[in-house]
Amino acid sequence: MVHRFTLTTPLYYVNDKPHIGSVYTTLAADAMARWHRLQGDQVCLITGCDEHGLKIQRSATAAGVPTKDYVDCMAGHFAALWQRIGISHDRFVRTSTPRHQQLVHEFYERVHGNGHIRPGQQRGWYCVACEEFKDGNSEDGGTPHCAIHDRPLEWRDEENLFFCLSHFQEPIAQLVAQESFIGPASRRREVQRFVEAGLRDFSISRVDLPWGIPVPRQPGHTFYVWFDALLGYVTALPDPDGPQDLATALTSGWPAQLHLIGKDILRFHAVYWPAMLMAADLPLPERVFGHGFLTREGRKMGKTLGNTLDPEALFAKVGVEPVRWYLLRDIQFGEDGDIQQKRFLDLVNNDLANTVGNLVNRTVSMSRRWFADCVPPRGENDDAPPPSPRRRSCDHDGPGKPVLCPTRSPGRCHGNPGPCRDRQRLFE
RNA sequence: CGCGGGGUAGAGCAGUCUGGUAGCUCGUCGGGCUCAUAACCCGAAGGUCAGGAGUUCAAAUCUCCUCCCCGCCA
Repeated sequence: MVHRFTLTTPLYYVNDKPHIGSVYTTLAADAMARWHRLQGDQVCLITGCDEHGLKIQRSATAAGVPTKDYVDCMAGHFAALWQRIGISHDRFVRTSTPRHQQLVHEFYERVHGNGHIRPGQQRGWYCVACEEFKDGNSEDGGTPHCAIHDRPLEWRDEENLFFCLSHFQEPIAQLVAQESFIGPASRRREVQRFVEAGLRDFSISRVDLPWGIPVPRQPGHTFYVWFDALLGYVTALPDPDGPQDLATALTSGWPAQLHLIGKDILRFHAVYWPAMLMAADLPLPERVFGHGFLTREGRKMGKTLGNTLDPEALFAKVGVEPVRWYLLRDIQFGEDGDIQQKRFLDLVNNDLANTVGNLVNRTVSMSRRWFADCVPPRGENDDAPPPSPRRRSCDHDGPGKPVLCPTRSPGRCHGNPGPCRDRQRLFE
């Protein structure tokens, strides 16, 4: 029986061009997708762009172009970059397309029909960058600032629609208690505690935000990020030339086996999203994995620090494969990881040039010199296990595993030079 | 305040659940070898396992306390 394996990257927010963090997630997802294809699984790797929201609308205005043109351009950057680095995605979904809107509406009607939508008043300080209301933040009378983005908040007082997350307190608590659902394990308890503290309904619409999907029967309302962007994972599945509805998605690879995301949006994927799916009577994804963040030479990357790593420039300078290797080999997948130039050089030289490259080189050279450019016939002792004098304690660094493979923890993957090292030893 | 994760060799980490010679990769140093790239192979140095107390024949591992880092709540 052929196993389906549907996995997703986040749908990247097209406020700006792709950054190294998006590249990291996507490279990892791609490696896993390729590994599962090698296992014979029927893989669907989904990536794409989240294209709505006030921040994008403002960025477009600032750039002096129509919003649609702006997101087309940005989405183009993402698509081009994925092509450049050989991402093997099966779907590239965009949330500003009619097909997506169609599915969002169907989903909303289901949830609404099941009684999990209510009106409510949303009043408070709003961070446009987070696209979130902040509470307990207006102490000294002045305009409060967002702690994350260090920018002034904006006062809002509006009627929104709310999703009744509180209806799902028990089932969600049970879900996140499952060991397999949230990875890495170190982040599971955090989510558990959050759920135990009590789930609160959250708003799913905004007013006065024309750049979004209109809410049925609610003139002036558009859907807020989660009831729009998360649905993209489902939108992506049906054949682009066929019918676009939930029933078709269910026969086309939903539910996903894995949502691969950054740790910052773990809660939305591990709590909000499954509750939304429950509300719509849809099956849940099997696993959500929140990987860590990348730093550079020990420091957070950011525009204010001026130490961002532009992927285009990086690839132009050192090539794609060294970056792929370094990120997947040296960063403990799940934990935060530091990108260091010296370390990068050492690893690429050691693993790719010296271990893998030189292995190929000397193999070819031996073949040429002693075996008339051929691979010699099998000898008597070829079934004997290769000598591996060094004991290995790392589970991801042993012989017999592919060079890029998932480790024992589902959803993880890791570069592994071990097999090539063993072959080198064998030649001695 | 509360909650979660972490502190093991110069660096990054595994080992902790199930106590029993402290391990992997990189870096450093020395030796060897050629089919091979300043390659490859072999070897060495380098760690009071954050600190303290306890349990035990035996603690990186179990219990309690303290200190320090990071994250969540924001």
